[in-house]
Amino acid sequence: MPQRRATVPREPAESAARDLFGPAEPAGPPAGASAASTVGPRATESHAAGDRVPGDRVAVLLPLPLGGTYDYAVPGDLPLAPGDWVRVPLGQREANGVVWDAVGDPDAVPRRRLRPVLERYDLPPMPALHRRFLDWVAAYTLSSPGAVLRMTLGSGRGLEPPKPLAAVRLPFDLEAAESRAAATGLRLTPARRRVLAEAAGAPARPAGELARAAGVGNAVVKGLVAGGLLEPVELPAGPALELPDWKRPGPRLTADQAAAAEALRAAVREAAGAGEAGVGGVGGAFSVSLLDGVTGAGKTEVYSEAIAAALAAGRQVLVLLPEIALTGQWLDRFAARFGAPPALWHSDLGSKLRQRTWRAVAFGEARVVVGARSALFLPFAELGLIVVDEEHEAAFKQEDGVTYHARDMAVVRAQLGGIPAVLASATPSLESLMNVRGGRYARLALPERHGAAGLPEIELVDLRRQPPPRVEGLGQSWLSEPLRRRLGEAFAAGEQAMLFLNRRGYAPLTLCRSCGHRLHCPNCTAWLVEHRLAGQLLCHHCGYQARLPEHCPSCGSEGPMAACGPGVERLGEEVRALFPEARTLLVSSDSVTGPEAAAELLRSVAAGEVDLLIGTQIVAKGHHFPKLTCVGVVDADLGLAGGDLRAAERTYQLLHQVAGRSGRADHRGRVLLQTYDPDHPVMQALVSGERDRFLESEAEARRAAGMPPYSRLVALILSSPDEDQVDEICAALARRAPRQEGVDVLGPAPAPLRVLRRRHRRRFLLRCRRDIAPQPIVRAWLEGLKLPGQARLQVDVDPYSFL
DNA sequence: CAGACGAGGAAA
DNA sequence: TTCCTCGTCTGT
Repeated sequence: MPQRRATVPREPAESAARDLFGPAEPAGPPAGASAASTVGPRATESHAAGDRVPGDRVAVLLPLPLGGTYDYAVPGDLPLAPGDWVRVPLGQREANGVVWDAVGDPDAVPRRRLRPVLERYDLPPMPALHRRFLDWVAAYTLSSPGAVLRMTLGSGRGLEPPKPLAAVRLPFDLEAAESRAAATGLRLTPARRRVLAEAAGAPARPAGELARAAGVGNAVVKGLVAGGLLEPVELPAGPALELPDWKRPGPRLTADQAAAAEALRAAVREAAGAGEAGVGGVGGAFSVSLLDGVTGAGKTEVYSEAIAAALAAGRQVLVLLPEIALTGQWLDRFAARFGAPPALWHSDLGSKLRQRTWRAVAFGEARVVVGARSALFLPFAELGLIVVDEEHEAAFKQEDGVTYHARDMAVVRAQLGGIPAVLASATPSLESLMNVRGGRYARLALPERHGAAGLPEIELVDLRRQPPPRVEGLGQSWLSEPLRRRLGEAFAAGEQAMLFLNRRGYAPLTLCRSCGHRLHCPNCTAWLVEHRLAGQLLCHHCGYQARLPEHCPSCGSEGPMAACGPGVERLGEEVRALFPEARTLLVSSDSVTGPEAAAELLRSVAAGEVDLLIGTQIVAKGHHFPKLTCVGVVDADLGLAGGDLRAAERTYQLLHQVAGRSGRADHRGRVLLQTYDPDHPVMQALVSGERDRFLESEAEARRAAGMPPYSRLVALILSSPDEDQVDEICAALARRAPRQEGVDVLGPAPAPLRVLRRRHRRRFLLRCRRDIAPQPIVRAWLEGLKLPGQARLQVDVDPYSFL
């Protein structure tokens, strides 16, 4: 393999400059992709002699923010090739890493200073494709390759094989056991006999389990092992993976679904047929399809056919979902379709399962992986398809550490691998629709809502004309007359209803009635949110907790503090006053803490034990409530405030999704949106259902403002506990800010969250024309920057959050 | 003056 | 990221 300086990945610049659009189609094969011959064969890469690293040193990428690879000496008896997982000494400790493609400058680190590689792990090497992907992501996101490698390594525990499970078995039948006991003089007490009876003819199992089954203490089993009757054996850790069965017949599809499914199957077959020619995306087998269909149109059924096709072609499949904790229903449907659950990957996976799953992916044993954004960096051996469901979701954007957008990086991964990507959504992002319009993505439309009673009917309540009337015994109230009437009707008809308010807790702001002092977080520029059920004040940004004070901390005046504004808890109070007989259930991330809680919630709602759900956006995502017919959005304007460039788009997506919760069975759903701005394009689009016209006007507004996807943005966030220090750094950066045609720099400006976790924050925003790659410009700007003391710089390419 | 603690730098 | 060093602080 020719030497390439892979530690210094080529800028995505060159490729990005070739295309007109942002990261949503960032590709254009990076780093010499056209020279497919320099890249090893796909998936089943093995160590032919020609792959050996020549010479006696290798470059090893370590999962640390180091900027490049480190060279190590190769022990004579340890053949190493790029992609090998290795253990190396590092300072006073050891670290895991991957042999990278090129050796650095031999003069930089003289041979005698090199330390030897300690060990090569017995694992399939990281495919060349994956190495290129990591380099590409590092270059694009302006982070170090090592930091990106860390996302692939996870904890690094996956490199070691899992410890086998200690178990015991009875290697004789009962009769032989008796005679052996007699021969060795082992006394068979009743307890020992129970254990033998339990173990006879049964497969090996852990000693503790056997003791429990026999109803005896662990010591009894131990005694039988010591006496030589029970034999200790090792079991593989954990059960074998179940394989999804793609041969099972799929559900019957409508004509629209069948057509879309066939298009996806064809894309998968083309990629699989392209084989190694597909590496680098030059085989023409790379494609992106936007599966665009309303809630309930059966997108999952359609892309499941693509999954089946990829499995049939012997390839692995990755499905990215925005919030893995809430996908119980998705998993059930997958298991129903393929007869086995997929492998799961998300941040709260236990360490043991994490290790097993990581290895199963690397060895190619896991055929379908469903995961949150981090699953994209798993070392797939032979990936053949990537599905990004709910592609518009902001949860795909990673905001700390390496900041990346999983949907965009999934498209890059697909292009590098020459495989299809499927993006699915009922409310596609503007970026994806623009890529459809530009001919870069194929759009597969699923217009009909099958097996249901049509789209919900959406109406507006103008809160200026119909402000919520006072409720006896309460301060403010939040439910307007029409919404109250609608709820009453739903309850009278025995139907379920839902109130949506995207605000946790009781009240977002608490202030003193006499001096006006506002309770704010000591660490952040943010109000403390009262959580009355938990009896606490919480900062939603840093997690600060305090008890609700009995006196004003500022003026000391007694008497209760005044709650301002509604949260879901307060809404519950109003509903109980208005409809004391209705059974209400509060649903927020405070009450739904994991998959079990989500499953219980679904069960109780499906069983009809609840009349009214009051929820934050957690109820908007992924749950289907078949008996729900009435939805009230308490504050439809909530998401529109603030300077977020995607505020309107996101509000549309969220409210559309909330509305889609209603009327899924035999009733047409009815939705009321309370708003102070009924003429806002978002509200009008929701009522009329003219999504595409709304997006058209949104695109026009972005174009007029010179904002993405008509330009590219990079945010720099500087922070320090010392406000003067951060201002000095910003002044220095502002002095040397890039000045060139097509590029402008906004800032420095205090971030909207001016102080977060006791750190003062300033933002720069670099904006450039969409045909200019911002990475080299930012790199040159920050060249040689030394951050003193506690100061930190966060670089966010394609920012989604503007806080 | 020993031990504790935090900041800063190096790691091949 | 982790670990080491070095400087400053603190308690005896």
